[in-house]
Amino acid sequence: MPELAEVEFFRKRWSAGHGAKVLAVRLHAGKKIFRDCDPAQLTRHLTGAKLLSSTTAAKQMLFEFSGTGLPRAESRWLGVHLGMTGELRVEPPGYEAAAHDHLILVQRERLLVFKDPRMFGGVRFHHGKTAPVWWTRIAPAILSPAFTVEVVAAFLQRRARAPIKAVLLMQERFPGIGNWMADEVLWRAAIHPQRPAGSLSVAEVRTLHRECRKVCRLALDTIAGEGDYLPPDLNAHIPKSWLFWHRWSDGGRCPRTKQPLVREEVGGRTTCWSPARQKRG
DNA sequence: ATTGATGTTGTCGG
DNA sequence: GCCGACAACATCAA
Repeated sequence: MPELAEVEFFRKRWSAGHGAKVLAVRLHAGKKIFRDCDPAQLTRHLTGAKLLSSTTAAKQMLFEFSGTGLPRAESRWLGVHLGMTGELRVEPPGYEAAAHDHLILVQRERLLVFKDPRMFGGVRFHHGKTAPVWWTRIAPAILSPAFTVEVVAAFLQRRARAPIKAVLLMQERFPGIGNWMADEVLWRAAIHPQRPAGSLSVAEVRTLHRECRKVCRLALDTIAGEGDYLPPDLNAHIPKSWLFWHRWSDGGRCPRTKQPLVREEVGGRTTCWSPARQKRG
């Protein structure tokens, strides 16, 4: 489920616990979720710590906790990646862990729950003054000034022979873009997903760059909500005019041309496009 | 029973 | 060493 805006949606749920202490940590040690960290260390350092703040970058979240007192300048950092099926929830006190609730941070007024059935996601832990390298080395956001047409053009040249759809999924340059967002971008830009990345014209690269930014902005506003507002569900406010609602199964129609959509594997992922709008060429 | 799913990573061949 | 293709990972729902 989780791409850029969905990740932000889930982060916002846990932000209900900002300013509150973690009384206890409950986890399923040994689960694959913990492959990149030591569950015992995570438990030791987060118990008694206060959740200070959180941010997202690409498809990842970072939660910062203060210590219980000792080295004042040191923070504890919890990184979360939701993989394919991960989600964060808030449950009331007394909640008992259900299947696949692999990590729970217990606070006095709520429980912060991380659930992930397929366990392609994971958590990481770091202890120190500043955010860990596995966080700081994430590529600059698509909505940041660093994401320029020039940078995109250069990247497409380096990946010239790969289908543009596959290139859009590369987190090193398009952080946060996932399968449905890539399709949404190409559909809006009217570019065929199988086009080699190096074959796009200068004008097409400019359009692609613009639509990347637009889709990120629109997705964040409608899925994660503006400001403090958090929509009741992930999809609650996604307009029917997006490809999103029409791409998941065969037989869909392009919301713009009303012509049939095609679904086929491109770059190893199911890809949906509108042949009437996205031509090869 | 079979198939596919909103993601990443390691491996292999060119 | 870089690039691109693909299998593997673990579970559930249609």
